[in-house]
Amino acid sequence: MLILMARPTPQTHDEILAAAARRFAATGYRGTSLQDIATEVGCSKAAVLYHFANKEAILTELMAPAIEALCSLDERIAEQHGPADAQRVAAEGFVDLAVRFRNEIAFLRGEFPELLQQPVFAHIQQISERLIDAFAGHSERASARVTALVLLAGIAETCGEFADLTDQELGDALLGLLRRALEPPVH
Amino acid sequence: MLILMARPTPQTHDEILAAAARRFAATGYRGTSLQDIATEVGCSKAAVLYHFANKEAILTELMAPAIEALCSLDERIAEQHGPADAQRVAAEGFVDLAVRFRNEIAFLRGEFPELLQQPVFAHIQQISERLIDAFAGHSERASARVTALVLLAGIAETCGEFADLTDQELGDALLGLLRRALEPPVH
DNA sequence: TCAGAGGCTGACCGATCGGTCAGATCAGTG
DNA sequence: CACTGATCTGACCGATCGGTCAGCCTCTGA
Repeated sequence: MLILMARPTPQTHDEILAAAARRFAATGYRGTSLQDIATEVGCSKAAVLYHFANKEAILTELMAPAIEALCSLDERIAEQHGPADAQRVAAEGFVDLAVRFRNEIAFLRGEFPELLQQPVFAHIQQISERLIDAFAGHSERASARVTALVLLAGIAETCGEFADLTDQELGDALLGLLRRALEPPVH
Repeated sequence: MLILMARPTPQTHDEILAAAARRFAATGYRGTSLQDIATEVGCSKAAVLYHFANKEAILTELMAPAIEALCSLDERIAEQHGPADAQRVAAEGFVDLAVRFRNEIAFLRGEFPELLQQPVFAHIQQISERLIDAFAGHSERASARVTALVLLAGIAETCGEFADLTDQELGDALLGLLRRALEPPVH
């Protein structure tokens, strides 16, 4: 704990990240202004924009680990040979991501459609389509497509709401749900 | 078809409603400005606000039938005596609503958290909580709560995306999903 | 001692938002 | 003809947004 306040603080970068994470989790990305973040940090809005090129750059840095993990999952799914294996890997992998990054996912709270068109999430769109396809067991049947999209969107939309559950509890519940609900691929 | 253009149009009210419905469905409530609606109608923004007190009044009028049907479903669920009956009525009733009003639900595309706090949707919050409780079979178990919320949010979030499916096809797919996924209440 | 770099601020910018207002236009009525 | 009420417009308002900029302060090293 430093007593001197006027000291320049090179760690402001991380403080802004932490403050932005709290505000994004509370009110979403679009619902949080740069002024909100600055107020939470205790500095000026210009200071925030001194450490980050723009608002999107803050989100990008916060989401980087989650995006990287999602890309890695996408590659693992692509390595599977049968639709049943792909479905199983997709389900287990997605639940793992949803639990580990549930705080980050909550940032986007329903803003997926708009945010997915920003350059940061350029290829996330295609990844999510392949994820849905794997969930559906590579089937074109209406029931399989509906099931896949409802479950994927439902988990993404709600995984941040279970703050009272441990990672283990939430993961078990989600995995159980997917095992019951997903239609086994026909072969 | 009237040739005279300067003729006052008493049906402007309905034209605004129709235009707003198209814009809301395309870009969401918050993503649609009053100017967007006015441009779609072909009149001034002030004309839109002459026919409607404010932006929220347009949404209120568009959502009225859906809200009324949701309240009616809430009452029907409350009349059931056992948790199994309540769960079945809730599932079938919610699927029916999601299919019939999928266009209106798409207006809110992920803006549920913010919009639910507006006066129009004041008691929708409580109704949705009772709906989740009925889905969960009045259970407090983590897996039942997670399942209920994921399915409810997932259906609400995605039911507008299946424009290529008939009401019958979408309804069957959603009902099949709920029957597989919902945990039967313990007695 | 002083130049310079890093860190930060307040003032400001243009765009967009929902909403207001005075007044123009026009159909119907007496 | 005069008047009224409904419909509609353009101009404007205050608030908020993301972002820019000139310059100030403090610390450091030659």
